[in-house]
Amino acid sequence: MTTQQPVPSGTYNHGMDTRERLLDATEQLLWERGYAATSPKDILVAAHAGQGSMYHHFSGKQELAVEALVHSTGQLRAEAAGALQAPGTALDRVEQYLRRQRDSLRGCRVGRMTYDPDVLATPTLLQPVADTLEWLVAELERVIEEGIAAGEFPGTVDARQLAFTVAAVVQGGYVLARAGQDASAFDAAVEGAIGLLRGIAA
Amino acid sequence: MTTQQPVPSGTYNHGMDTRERLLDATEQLLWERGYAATSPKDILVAAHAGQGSMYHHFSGKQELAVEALVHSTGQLRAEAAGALQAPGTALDRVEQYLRRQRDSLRGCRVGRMTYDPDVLATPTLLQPVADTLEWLVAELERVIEEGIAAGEFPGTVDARQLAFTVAAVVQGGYVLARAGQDASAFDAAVEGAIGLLRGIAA
DNA sequence: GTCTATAACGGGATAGAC
DNA sequence: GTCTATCCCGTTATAGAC
Repeated sequence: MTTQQPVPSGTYNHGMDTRERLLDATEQLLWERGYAATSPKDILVAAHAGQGSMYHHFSGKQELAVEALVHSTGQLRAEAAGALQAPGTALDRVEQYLRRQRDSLRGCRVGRMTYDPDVLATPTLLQPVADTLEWLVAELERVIEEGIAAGEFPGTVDARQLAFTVAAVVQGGYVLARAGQDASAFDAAVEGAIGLLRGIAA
Repeated sequence: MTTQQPVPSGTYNHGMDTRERLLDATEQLLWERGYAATSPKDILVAAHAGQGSMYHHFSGKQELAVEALVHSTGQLRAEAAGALQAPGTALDRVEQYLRRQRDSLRGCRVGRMTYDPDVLATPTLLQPVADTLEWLVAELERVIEEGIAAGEFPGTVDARQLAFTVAAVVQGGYVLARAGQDASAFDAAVEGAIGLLRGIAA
């Protein structure tokens, strides 16, 4: 039995193997700094790994980022689904989605990628972002349509438009919160939207 | 009289002097690619200028970017003010603001900066962004309050919250449009918001 | 699998000639 | 004012040892 080295205290050392630590570190850094501004070296430091490990497990920064981003989008979908597919009225579920606990100042790990020039120029990176936000809008639309069918919302409501609006309030709330470095901007945007939704509800 | 060289056909050559061309090129590049992803060389090529010119007129990339960004935010304020301070009902003015012609896929030249890590880390760059979006929300709030006073909107409306919501719909609309590379996502978000506003209006 | 050494390249700025 | 040469550094990847 080899002597077990004490694991250097770091952020990404919870019993993961090297490959997992690399992915986890990349996921965090993509969220914090985006793709273009994250260097392989940043990842290696955060993951307590060496260059050799990274280029052994992945072809390079891009492949690593794609895998991390796909995982990230999966997380976001699961969290959104938790609110939107819960029991309750349509209005309840939309409100629950809008009010989900969010670290507003961090911004959206998916939406932020749309302003990263390298992501826009790399189809394999843009694809999961596009797919996820498209999925989100479709889920919102489905819930809103259920609300219309149930008589919660007037039949004149355009479910698809409203779904885009709700998704946009969240994405824009993050932008406003980050601009002013004030999380309450996000909350205000969301509460204003909820007020509007309640205003048109039966 | 020296022989006039034919101006090489470029984007930024409309009779501007070198300093103006540098600023104009920077403004465009900040919009398209953000701050971190824009290199001095990119700017020099776009402005048809040499390095010497840039470091003569400006201390470096940062100072140049600050001045370009301040100009950019001034433009945005003027455009928004054009809609929000026009004659008409409060609802009209908010609708006009929301429907202003926008090149949705380009995104917001101000809002996008909030996801640029270098901008967040540089107070002189973040300041004009924060100021401008704060100003925008305040303007929207003022208009909405006028609408409440005029009886257009119910007195139960929270003007400040609703102002954040309207600003967020625009910022988020850009994100959704860019994600799907589809300008109609922006329009849908905006039209959904207008539907909600009309729904609560008297 | 992981390490270190190295390399090719570009970013950002400075120096000094013109 | 503008030009070119030069410099230092970080990014991204490869090579080959262990």
